[in-house]
Amino acid sequence: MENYLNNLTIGAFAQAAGVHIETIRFYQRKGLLLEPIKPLGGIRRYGKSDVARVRFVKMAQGLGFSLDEIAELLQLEDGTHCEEASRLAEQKLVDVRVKLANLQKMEMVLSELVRACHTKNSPDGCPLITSLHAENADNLVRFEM
Amino acid sequence: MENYLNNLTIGAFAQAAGVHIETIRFYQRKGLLLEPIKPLGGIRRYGKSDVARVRFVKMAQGLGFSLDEIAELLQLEDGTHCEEASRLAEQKLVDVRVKLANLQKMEMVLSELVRACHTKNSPDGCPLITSLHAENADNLVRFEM
DNA sequence: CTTATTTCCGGAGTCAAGTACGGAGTCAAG
DNA sequence: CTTGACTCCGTACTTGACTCCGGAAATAAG
Repeated sequence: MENYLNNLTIGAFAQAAGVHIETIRFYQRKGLLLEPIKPLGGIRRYGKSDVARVRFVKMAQGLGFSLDEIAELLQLEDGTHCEEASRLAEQKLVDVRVKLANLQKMEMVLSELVRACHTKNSPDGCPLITSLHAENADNLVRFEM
Repeated sequence: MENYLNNLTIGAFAQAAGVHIETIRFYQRKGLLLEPIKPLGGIRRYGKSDVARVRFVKMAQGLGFSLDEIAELLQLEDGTHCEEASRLAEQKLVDVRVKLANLQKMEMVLSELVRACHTKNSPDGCPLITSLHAENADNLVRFEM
């Protein structure tokens, strides 16, 4: 049951993580991913923790975090200086909660829109969705950062 | 009680929306914002619905939507073709829910991290947070789009 | 009316996040 | 031991989302 996911070449790694090879290299240059020691004039191998790390990066990115911010998040996991990690985590938590609130409002507006459209019982055609635009956008938590 | 927010020059508008003037122009070129008719060789005026629209764009952007995707979201509010709007909304709703799930996991991991760090009762220094990295990232809903 | 701000407009420049390219080295199959 | 596929590495190009620039026109302030 030797997991082949723990002996990947960069090509297989990129494929497993769902990104382009060059993205891997790029992340290495940026320090988001450290390159494994190379067996003297040979080829580097990657494991599933690397795959998880890249997936995490892409996921966080989809939530609106920049690579620099994600680098900060990833620093939390090195375990050293608990003090600073805690501060950083708390700060990121604030960001995350703002995003959560915004997404929840967005979810509500969208699902209401879908519901209204499906139960089309309004007299004059489509129940207007200006909600998404002016009034509701006003209510949305102000965009930060 | 004539609201001055309904007769803004582009400069005041940009300020009210919290963006650079050039961003306004840029959004107009991209069709995210339509430019009001100009009083023949004069100056355009903007209202608070424009401000709300720009705020919405920035907010959605902070949640990881691209300008093109946001353009689609904004099309929902024109009220015409309820049919298509509904489909689009449903599709966006899926995106939003995936993001929500991811954010919630992130929130949990971060707040747990903060909690653990504060009640530092673990024997050997900081309670390791590899959770954020390998294992937990594995559990995270796969990043989409 | 003159001067100082703004607007308007088109085009060029910037920055983040990749993506492509080209030549040299490595490895696995035939 | 050669062929084909892949890796390595550095540099250059691309795309999305702005941001800056410069000159002409309009409005506001003195």
